This record gives sequence, C-alpha cells and structure tokens, in this order.
Amino acid sequence: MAATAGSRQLVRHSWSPAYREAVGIQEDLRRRLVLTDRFHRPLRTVAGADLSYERRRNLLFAAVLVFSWPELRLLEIGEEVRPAAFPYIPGLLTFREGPAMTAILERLRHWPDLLVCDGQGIAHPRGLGLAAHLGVLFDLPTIGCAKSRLIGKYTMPGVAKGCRSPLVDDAGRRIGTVLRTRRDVKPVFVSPGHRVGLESAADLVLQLVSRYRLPEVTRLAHHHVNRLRLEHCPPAG
DNA sequence: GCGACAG
DNA sequence: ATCTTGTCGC
Repeated sequence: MAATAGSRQLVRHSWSPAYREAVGIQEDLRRRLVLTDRFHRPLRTVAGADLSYERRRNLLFAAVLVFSWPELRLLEIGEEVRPAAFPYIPGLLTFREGPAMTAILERLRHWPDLLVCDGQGIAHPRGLGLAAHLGVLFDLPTIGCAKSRLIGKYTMPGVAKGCRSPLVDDAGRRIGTVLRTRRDVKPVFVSPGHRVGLESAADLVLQLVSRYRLPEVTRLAHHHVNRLRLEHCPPAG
C-alpha cells in the first residue's frame, strides 16, 4: 500500500494478489472507510459504473457514465477494454473489475460527486465490497447497488415501489437496505460505499430510479458496456 | 464435510 | 458476468 502523487487515486496496491494477500488489503482499506454523509460538496454530478465480459477473448468492457444531478443529463462517458487478469471469486470481485474501473476514473474530465457501482458497498465479508473499495482508493463518495445478496439476512420488503427492509450481518449490525425499486420486481441490495450513510444510500438510489429496476446511472452504464462489447465482438465472431 | 457465494 | 430458446406481457 502506498500513497500516490499526480493522480486521483490516493492509495495503490497490487491488483494480482494471492487470496490471503487480497484479504489483507481489504482489511486494511476497511479501516479508512467513512460511513456517514461526508460529500465533498453539494451533489451536482452522479456517475454509474458497470462492466461486461466476453468469455472467448477473455475481455472486460467497462464504462463509467457521468450525469448532471438532478437532471441526469449525460456529461461524459469513460471506457476501458482490457483482458481479465483476475478470476471472479466471491468476496474478491474488486480485484477483477477494479483495474478497469480505476483506469477510467483516472481519466475522467468531470469528477463525479457520487459514484454508484453494480455490486456491494459494505455488505461484504470484510466490509469492503466493490463500491466501498473504489471509494477509499479515490476518497470518492460511493454507493453499492447489487442485484443479489452476498452476505446478510433480511425479510422480503413489501411489493410496492419504495418498500425497504434492513440487511443485517451475523453480529446483528445493519449493513444495507433491501430496496424495492419497482412494484412486484425483485429488490436490489443497497449498501453505502464511502462517505455515505446507510439511510442516504437507499434514499439516493430510490431518487435515481425511474421506471426500471436499476437506478438510471447504472442501468445506462449497463447498456453502454453491452454496446461496447458488440462493437468489439460482433455476434458472428 | 456441506452449503453459500456481488459480477 | 456469460451462454442459450422460448415465452409472456406491455
């Protein structure tokens, strides 16, 4: 772990650690997490990040889309295409997706006030899912909005849009919110990343939702990486 | 040993 | 995440 000058990423570490080393990195970065609302300034821009994977060529297609807040006008698209250099291991997703995401963040011209990631925030075995991890590396306010559970217990929230129930860890501490973003549709799992409180994380995600299950910023990022993949890997070959 | 397991 | 065919509904 080292401090860095001349870049937005304030902390650096290996992106190809052995399992035990990766766990150590997460445990270390976890101590730097800020779990209350500490935005650098009032919200003016919000970004969404997502990634697509092409098996045959082992390629990752990542994108970060920056939008104005609250109008959600698209301001910038950051992209990165590169080989996957780390396998998917539950609990170590950041080591697979992190390199592409950090490369994009380093190049953005519009630095977002908030980043929403497709994955967990603190709802993670060591309290440092993808969103929390990226937040600490850049001291960037982040929220994790995952489509399924990694850890934690919960009761299913009501079927109406906006219904929520707490996500709780084994020690009984609250780690996130199971949020119904659309009537009768499977809820999302929201947890704070960095510099955002538990309640605010769910509130913000709900504000970012329109008529679909996922918040607009990650939904559009998802669309974008799929387009990006099709450009590089046309259906036929 | 078994079950669980973001993307 | 991807792969993969059909199916159901607005």
